[in-house]
Amino acid sequence: MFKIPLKVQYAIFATLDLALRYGEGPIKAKVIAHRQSIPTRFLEQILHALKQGGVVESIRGAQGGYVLRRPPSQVSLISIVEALNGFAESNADAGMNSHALRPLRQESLLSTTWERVRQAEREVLQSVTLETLIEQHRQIEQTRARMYHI
Amino acid sequence: MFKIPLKVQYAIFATLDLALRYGEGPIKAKVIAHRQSIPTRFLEQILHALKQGGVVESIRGAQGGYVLRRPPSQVSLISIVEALNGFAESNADAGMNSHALRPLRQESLLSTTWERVRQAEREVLQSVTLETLIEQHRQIEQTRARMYHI
DNA sequence: TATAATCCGACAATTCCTATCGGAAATATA
DNA sequence: TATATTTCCGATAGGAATTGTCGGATTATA
Repeated sequence: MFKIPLKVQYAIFATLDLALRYGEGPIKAKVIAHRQSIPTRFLEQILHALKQGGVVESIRGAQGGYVLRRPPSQVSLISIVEALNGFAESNADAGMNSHALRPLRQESLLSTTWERVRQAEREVLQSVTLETLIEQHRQIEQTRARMYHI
Repeated sequence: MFKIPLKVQYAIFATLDLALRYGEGPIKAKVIAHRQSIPTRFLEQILHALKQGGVVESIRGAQGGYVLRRPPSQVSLISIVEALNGFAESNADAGMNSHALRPLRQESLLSTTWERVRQAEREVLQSVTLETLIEQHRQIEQTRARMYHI
């Protein structure tokens, strides 16, 4: 509906890459970037944000890399999205012409509606974890495999 | 959550302006623009889109203007938002690097999740009509009035 | 020490949103 | 019919946000 930034998709695929190898030690940004076809330097930034948001942990230096902070079943998409938004994103009515308005009291009129929309989005994203996606991925692979068999 | 374009807010305030005068004949774009503090030329475009989407009707020529196509109680925000998106907006995985992917089958993996998010948004927007907003507006005004009284 | 990796700020490139413009087409009114 | 009014339509400019790149600093391994 309202456009999902590419950055978010990158972040999900990156964490998903980590999830698939959870428990096998740190994975380098460059490796993830290649595997998921994400520009390396861009991905570094994204992983950095994910770290600030507490989604991943980073190990610096040689043999370093990134690791999920919690098991895939505990990582919901909402935590990833919020990490990227830097927790600082009050869409509210930002951008409305400021000079006080005779019009329709624009400030608060739509705010509760937008809040409801955001809440609805949040609920969906909360219900989907990396584990959920891995499971979906497996099923898609299976279906594909079956199709080649026929 | 995912950012609401200014265009959408303009569209809502414009139709709300029409709703408040429903049944009183056509209203000119310029008038709405002034009342709602929206750039006139920009609003023209928006109203045009709303027409294509079947939300408003236009009367051309002198004494012309715009009219809601249906009573305010029958106009939900979803119809406004969809009119602006031109019905052509399959966010899906557009933008993902095309060259076939070893990665995580990016096409379909997230599509069902995004679809659920969109559906959740849709349900909220479907439940809010222009009449709903007018009612909210009245209540806000009353509260404000009461505050000045004290 | 040499190498490998993340970290961090700056900034370039690109795309999307916002806004403006000129004029064509349609309609009402006189 | 003439004139004023208003929507219609395409082009495009301006600006902001997103996407992507770069250089070097920092931290760790070997």
